Amino acid sequence: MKKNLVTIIDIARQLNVSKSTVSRALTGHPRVHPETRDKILQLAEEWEYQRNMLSISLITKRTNTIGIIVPEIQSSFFPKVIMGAQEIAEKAGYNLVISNSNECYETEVANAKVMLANQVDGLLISITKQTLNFNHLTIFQRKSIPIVFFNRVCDEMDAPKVIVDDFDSAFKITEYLVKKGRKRIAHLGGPVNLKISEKRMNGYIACLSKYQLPVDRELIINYDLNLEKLPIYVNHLLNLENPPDAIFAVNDPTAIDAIRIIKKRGLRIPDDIAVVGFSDDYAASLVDPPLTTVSLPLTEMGKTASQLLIDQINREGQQKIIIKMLKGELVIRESA
Amino acid sequence: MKKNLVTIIDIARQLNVSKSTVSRALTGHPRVHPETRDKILQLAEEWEYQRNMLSISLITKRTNTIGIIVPEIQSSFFPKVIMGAQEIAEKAGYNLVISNSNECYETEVANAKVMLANQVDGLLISITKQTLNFNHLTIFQRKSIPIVFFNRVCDEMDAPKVIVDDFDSAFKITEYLVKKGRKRIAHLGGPVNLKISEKRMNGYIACLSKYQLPVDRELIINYDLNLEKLPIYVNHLLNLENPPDAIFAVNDPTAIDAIRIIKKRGLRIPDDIAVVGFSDDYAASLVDPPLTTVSLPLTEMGKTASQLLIDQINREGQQKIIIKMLKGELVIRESA
DNA sequence: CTGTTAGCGCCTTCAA
DNA sequence: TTGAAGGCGCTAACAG
Repeated sequence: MKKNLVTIIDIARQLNVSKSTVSRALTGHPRVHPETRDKILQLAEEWEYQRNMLSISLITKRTNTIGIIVPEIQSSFFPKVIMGAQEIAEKAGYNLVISNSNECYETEVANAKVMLANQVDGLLISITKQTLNFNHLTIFQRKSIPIVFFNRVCDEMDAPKVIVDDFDSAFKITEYLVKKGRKRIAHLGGPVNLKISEKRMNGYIACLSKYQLPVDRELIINYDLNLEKLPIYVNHLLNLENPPDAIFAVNDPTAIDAIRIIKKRGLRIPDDIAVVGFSDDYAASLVDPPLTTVSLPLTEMGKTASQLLIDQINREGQQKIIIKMLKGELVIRESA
Repeated sequence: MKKNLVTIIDIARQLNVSKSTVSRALTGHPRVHPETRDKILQLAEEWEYQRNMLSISLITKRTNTIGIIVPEIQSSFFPKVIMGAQEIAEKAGYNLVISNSNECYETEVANAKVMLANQVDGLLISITKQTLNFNHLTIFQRKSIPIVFFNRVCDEMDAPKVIVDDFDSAFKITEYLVKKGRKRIAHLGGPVNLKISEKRMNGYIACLSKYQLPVDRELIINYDLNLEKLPIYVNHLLNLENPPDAIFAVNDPTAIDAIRIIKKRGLRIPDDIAVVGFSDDYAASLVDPPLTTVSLPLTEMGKTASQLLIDQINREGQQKIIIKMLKGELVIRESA
């Protein structure tokens, strides 16, 4: 489809002036005769002239574009991060190009290549679960294009990283249960090989230890996050000789499903057993009883990452390797 | 920050051949001596040469980039649409640049300008609630850049549109209640001035009429979607002399909250009263009882819009003005 | 098969 | 205050 571009040359010809003059008038250059300037501006408006960023970028070697690659976009997690990143980027005059790697390493590599080819000024990325080779990312550094990791970071690379403090948040919410007088707090955790599961579990254990509560392995269940199997584990906990009086679930869906299972058995929440989740999903406030959980600063994460990247883009060279740990915040509702 | 670009010229100089030859080798042109070709390819790889799409786009007048502007990104609604759009775009070799107008007209105009300046090959857009003037969009047509509307469309413009059939979906879910033997079906609707509210209500009314059930104005409540006031309306319905035996809510949050209020009064769902929602939010399956609702083909909407746009981009000129109505699908759970 | 020339749309010297 | 020339990185003719 042929596009009807209006160029500087068109305007120059029409007005019988040089392209330079038109260019100067259009860019607000001071040394242009007011009369010619007005004529040019007027015609530009009339003809709906739009500067072609492509050619400008070609010259300035800046596209004012930031790329962001996320591993999925189906849950509300990354959209929230993107929101934050976009807000900051936009304020700083950057465009945000979003790519979704769909948890697929090959797609991520392809996305990164496209970002490179399109000359992004910087890259924000949360890597896929599969990503073990980082050549497609180190190339950015070799080409002096700043890169900032968020959430799922690459330990092997020297670059700024923004993550949430899972350990701390898990500690906090466990502490909340302890202070509420709960003595036997169970943990429905995720797979141990998953970093976030591990950190959350460690926060939980550290808290119990701090308050000199026994860490009962019987009360810790690491499952594969497949909700279909959850009833088995929850019922197992409830059937224990000495059942727990609270459950700290590794995430909100787990907590919400646990609540359903517990209610089905006629137990009252939080009277008989308290339940807390993690990450304050959209549904957390809607279930009955509303779920006590910890909200993660996702938008904040996007903002921080974006700001860090823009700082780097502008800092012309020197880059500090910072790791920002963002704290979660307790959201107290009625389930505990 | 200065970028370390490797250009065709660099390679040409190093290998002592002309730029054209390098260019040809790199683009897979057949008529290049295999030996020189290999040397070029090898050096390109070694030096991590990346084609600069900027200059190519400048020449070809195609950026292989599609813009998409959505009014919000906080709920899961638009991310799902974006997912679909991205999938199709990516398959067709297009980049998707996402912009968020944040329900703000001025931002939408600015976003559109940026898209224009960046020479997108086409635009997907769902307009803000405030958008009444469309000059920032008609300019795309004047510049022969295809545009496709989705969800929130612009009736005043001649362009393909993809929307969901609210009337039909509302009809279907009401019909489901009727066939389940419900006789007094109430409707918790949204504000009448909102198109989607109106269409859903009309679908509901049409269904009742078809099955010769009386349309009782007493059972239709149009509220402002502010959940805080919902208890008043739900309790009002339940306190009626002749209370409803089913409620069709205009959206899932309303339905979910209604369920909570109803349960608080000790009524059983669906035995005493059935509740159905609209749009199959993430939380719908998590509440107790799981909500019967109608799922909207959001990903499908993105795919369709994207495909329509790409067709138009490739169709070189002639553009059919199609309005695609996508049907929702009944999701039967336990609340009705 | 290879090299030369011209130019995409714009900005940035330099000179007038 | 204005104009002319050169070039960003690449492709597209046209010659050899």
